[in-house]
Amino acid sequence: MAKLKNTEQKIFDAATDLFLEKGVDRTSVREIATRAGINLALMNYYFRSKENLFDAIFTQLVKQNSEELIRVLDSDLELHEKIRQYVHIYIDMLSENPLLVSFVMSILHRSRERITEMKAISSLYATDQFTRQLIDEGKKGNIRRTNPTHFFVDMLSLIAFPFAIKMLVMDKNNFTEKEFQEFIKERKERVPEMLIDSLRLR
Amino acid sequence: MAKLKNTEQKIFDAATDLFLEKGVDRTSVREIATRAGINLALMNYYFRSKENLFDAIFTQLVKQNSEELIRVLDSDLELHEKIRQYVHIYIDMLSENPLLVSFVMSILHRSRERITEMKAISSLYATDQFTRQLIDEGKKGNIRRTNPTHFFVDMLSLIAFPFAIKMLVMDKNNFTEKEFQEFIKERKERVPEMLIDSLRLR
DNA sequence: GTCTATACGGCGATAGAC
DNA sequence: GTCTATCGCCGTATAGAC
Repeated sequence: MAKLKNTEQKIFDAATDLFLEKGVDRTSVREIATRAGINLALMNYYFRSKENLFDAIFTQLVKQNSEELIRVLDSDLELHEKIRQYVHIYIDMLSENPLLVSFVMSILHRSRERITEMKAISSLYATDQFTRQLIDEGKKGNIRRTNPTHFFVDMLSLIAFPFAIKMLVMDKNNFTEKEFQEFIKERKERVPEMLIDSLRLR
Repeated sequence: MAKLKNTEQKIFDAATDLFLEKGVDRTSVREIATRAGINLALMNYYFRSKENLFDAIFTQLVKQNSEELIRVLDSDLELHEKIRQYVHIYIDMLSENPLLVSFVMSILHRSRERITEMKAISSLYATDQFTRQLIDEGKKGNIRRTNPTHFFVDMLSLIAFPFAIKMLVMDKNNFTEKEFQEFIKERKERVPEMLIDSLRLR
């Protein structure tokens, strides 16, 4: 049996849900307090402001979800296997939390104001080891020479964007939630194949 | 010499700029009025409410940008050439208005409430002719059989997502605005190549 | 730590004079 | 059509009792 949440945690969790669901701007502190089952004043007792609360939540959310991805990217797995694992893990992660993409992107849109968040997001993009690997394999002639920045952007796009347009895809194809999940599951094979294909020597 | 804008148009244009730049929620009607150089009350004289104004802007924005894309998709161009043209036109369009992706996606995120906008967005996704073409060419053995929904999602992802993470890409690669534009220009060749590759028979 | 009560400013929207 | 003035509401934040 889980330990009862303390007040701070209740606020944190309620706010996380609401921020993901409705976006930060459309979530009021009163709403957070109500959802957490506590009083409005406690919001400002634990976190000085809504901004502060948001900073804490965002940083934690990105950190929690990025660590495994970075570990794979920095590992010394063989290139094709690394791509497969990265895509699998990333898609699994987003499947569990499909709102994450829209959330991060909404923050990215106003990043000039948000130093804390920008730093957190940048950690998702630590690709030095992977970049070197792509260049090395290209030099060795094992793969087609490719621009690592383009390749990484291709990879992120194919992984993340479908979640951002989830509603559109579901609407157009009359997908149920379950069918959308099946669609996403198919991408776990399709996307690595496509990426590896683009590296193939001809 | 352009005709002087009337008040309605001034409001419309100012609001369009601000909505794209800051997002709807973070734009106040007072700000729109100031930017348009008119009084706050005129906002509600011409458009009954902020919601109304937004509906008008969004619909016009999507319509204006989608017509050419749909024409290409519905044309009887040969498949590979159609893909090339579609990607070119789409990327050119987004290059001219890089904020469009984030804007549309922020609306998509709360689409359950927004019937008007959802309909407009759906028009971007009218792919019947293209779907048939993909299936036909697959049957004829000219290309690999592919799932049209996946293919179209791949295409949209590779085209649009880089604009959504523009700040991240610029930050990580120390791109200037000009260098980012160069990066995007490279994708006009890279993306069609990748997509056509994925259709290649082996 | 948790509550009640409230100050304050900004918001969307409108009434009414011109 | 365009303005000034103002309404009622809501979100953020704090003061002070318990």
